Amino acid sequence: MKRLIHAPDFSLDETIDSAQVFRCRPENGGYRVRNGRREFLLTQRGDTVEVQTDNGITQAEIVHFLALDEDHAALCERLSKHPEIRTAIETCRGLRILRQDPWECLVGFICSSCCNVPRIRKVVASLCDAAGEHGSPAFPAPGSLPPEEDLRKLGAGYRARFLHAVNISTMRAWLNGLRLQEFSVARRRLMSLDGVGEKVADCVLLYALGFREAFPIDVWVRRAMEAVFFKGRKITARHLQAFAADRFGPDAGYAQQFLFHAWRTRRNR
DNA sequence: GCCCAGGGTAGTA
DNA sequence: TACTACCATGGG
Repeated sequence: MKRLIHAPDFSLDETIDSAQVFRCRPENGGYRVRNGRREFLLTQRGDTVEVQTDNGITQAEIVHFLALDEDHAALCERLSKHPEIRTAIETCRGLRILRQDPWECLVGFICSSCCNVPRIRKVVASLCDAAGEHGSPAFPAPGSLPPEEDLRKLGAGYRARFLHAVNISTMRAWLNGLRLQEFSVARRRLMSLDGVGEKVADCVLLYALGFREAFPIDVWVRRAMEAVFFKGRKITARHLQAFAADRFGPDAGYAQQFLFHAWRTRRNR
């Protein structure tokens, strides 16, 4: 089924290239994106996004996934009041934070540790090929990831132990229930999982559970923050976290996403 | 061939 | 609380 959706202040390229979702590839001038049980073929022309997807999905669900219900212009206006990050906002305008499936997000970011983005995509893809029926768009459900030794052979390396741990212990209902908790409570509960520290927890909170105040700190965000706010001095993650919460509050997640994407793609100057 | 990558954990000071 | 070694491996 094909739909046309009005999407002002939206950039498909910036959104997909900013490494939130890992199952995506270019196709026909757009992208084929898989997340959770959904599959989309997305193409943008001006203010219009063409979406080809399965019959079951509603227009409202697509708008929700792409975060087109957010007031992006107002967000950029608020963030642009911080001159230190203005370049990042302007060069990546239209970058939206998708609302993705929590389980796939959790697994993807456990895979991400000490990997570059192309390798994360590869590991996630091979993991899906091994677990699911080949060609199925659905991400393997909790409990149906390959056994630990297979995960290791698929290229997961030392992350295989962590993947196995969440595979046998985590359930969808538990993850979804975290949406109703306070940010700090949900964060602590995610971090109680073996292999989930502050960074991975913050990614799941931000990209999948709706906590836009979450501020994941990876090597790029650390570099960006130290450069633009602290004259290149080394700052502890704890301090950066508090600083971001104080500066950006509920927009911290978006500030992070703009900084990450601008610096990783070397458009910070 | 080398440096680095969307980290987490356990141990130590 | 902060710093370190270790974990495995491939992309550029």
